[in-house]
Amino acid sequence: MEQDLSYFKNFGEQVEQRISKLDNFAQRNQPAYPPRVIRNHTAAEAIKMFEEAEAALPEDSEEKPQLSVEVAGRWVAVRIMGKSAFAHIEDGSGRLQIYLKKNELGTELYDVFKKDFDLGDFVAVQGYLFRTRTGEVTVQVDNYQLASKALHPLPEKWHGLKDVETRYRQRYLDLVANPEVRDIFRKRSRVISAMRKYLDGEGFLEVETPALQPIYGGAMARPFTTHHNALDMELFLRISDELYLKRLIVGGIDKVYEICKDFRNEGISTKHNPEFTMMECYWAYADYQDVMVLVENMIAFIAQEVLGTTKVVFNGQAVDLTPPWKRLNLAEGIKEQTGIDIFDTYPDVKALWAECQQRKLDVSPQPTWGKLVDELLGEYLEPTIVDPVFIHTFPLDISPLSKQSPDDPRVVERFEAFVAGMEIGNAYSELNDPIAQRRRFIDQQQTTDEEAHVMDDDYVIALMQGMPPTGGLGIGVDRVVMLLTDQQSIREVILFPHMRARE
RNA sequence: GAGCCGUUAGCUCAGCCGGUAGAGCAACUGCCUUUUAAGCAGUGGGUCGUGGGUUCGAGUCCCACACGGCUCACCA
Repeated sequence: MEQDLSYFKNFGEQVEQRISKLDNFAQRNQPAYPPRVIRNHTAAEAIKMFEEAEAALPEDSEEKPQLSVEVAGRWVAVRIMGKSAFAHIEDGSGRLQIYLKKNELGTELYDVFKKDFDLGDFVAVQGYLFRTRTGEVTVQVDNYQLASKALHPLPEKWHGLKDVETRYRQRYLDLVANPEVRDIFRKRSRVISAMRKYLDGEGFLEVETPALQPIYGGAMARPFTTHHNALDMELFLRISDELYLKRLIVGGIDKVYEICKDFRNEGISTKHNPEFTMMECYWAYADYQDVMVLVENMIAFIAQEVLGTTKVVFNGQAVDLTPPWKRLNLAEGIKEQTGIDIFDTYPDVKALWAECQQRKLDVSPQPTWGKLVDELLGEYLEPTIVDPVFIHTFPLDISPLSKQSPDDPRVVERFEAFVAGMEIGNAYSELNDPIAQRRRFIDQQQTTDEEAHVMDDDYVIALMQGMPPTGGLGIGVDRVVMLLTDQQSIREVILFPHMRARE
């Protein structure tokens, strides 16, 4: 079976050496990539089994447990001392030391291990368990097989893999080399499990709604555009699932949620990936105040499930997630931080801008009063927040899907949840008046804003069918994971963050 | 999209005022039967991100480009 290996030989000296070892296996009639190997124990199971057997022996016993195991894993470290060698293999459960002795294995098996096996290879070993002089539970190997050959060497054992670009582009290397990275993604998985557990426990029904949408909506963002060939129609990747979930509220699913990817065609930063994970839930007969309680309880529950505490550290700062969280009126917060009473200028963006200029505030110009208020929030309120705060009562013009406040037409019943300088959630009492909703869509069209909501007639028609008073919520799942794993970059909590193509 | 910083062996990093490229780990060859960043002796391995330019001579200086990181802008 002559094969052209020139492609692989361009990867350098060490790859070439490993490829040449494939011949040695072939000549011994041993597959380098066997379809299966014997494996009856994980590394962790083997260790646990031995420890339990030890504990079962009488206190003063000289006996040692006699247990044989069949384990397999990636060979990650070795210490060869002439006629014997210690090595570590690693599987999904952890590391296990193995011990190979020439006089136990026989010359041939022992020499083959030294000669044709490399760090990074997967091996299956059979043997019996013992405890070394230093106390480590170890497999004394009496037989072994290659489970899968690695042609590329592992990253450095002590410093791990540091190069950020390689870590993201070849995440498998990052996971192999850096145990703390594996831990982040285990936690991520548990955060999402805990979130489901909480919502399911509260009686929410998990659903799936379209990612390909003929009309995008539910958020202020630019969409990705795509095309369906058979239907010859333009489609958008969802920027939010909000308008679909609320149709389900209309349909009588009173408590509903979805955890899914949203796609926003905007800049990439340490807090933004073009596709990100969002949890949205809608709760009939609840309002934004009820949703605040849900958020603080849910986040505290998740922290407790994943970390065993509601007190975390983020970026060197202690953050206490224990409910209840602080409630802060947006206008009052801005007044505290900047001295500006935003309602003095309502709804005149020019007057508010002049006010900002006069106070020499570091804000950029915005098309509307509401957007400028939001800018003030982002610049002067958000950075001051460490412990969680619900900032509530938002300008109406930047909240086209939220219900107007009954005692102030300028604002809506909406809040955003901030923790450690990050926005992690956005929620409101849902606008369920179809006439008002249509008006708000039309108002959005009047703005020149590229991110303005587009008219969604089907959604308005759904509201005409009647939607109960409803509280809705969106939680940035990646942000929650960042918070609970103390990661300052969203790329550290996304397995394959978006990267520019090379060459 | 803008500013700043980075890109040297498989990995982690040195490389001064411009003078033929270095270390540790990994690899290879020996020695070594309880080690765990094992140890000892020796050897090989480089398009210095890419392309131009300056210069007798460029990893080093200049310009452009690529990719990445951070900050900013937009957003969750």
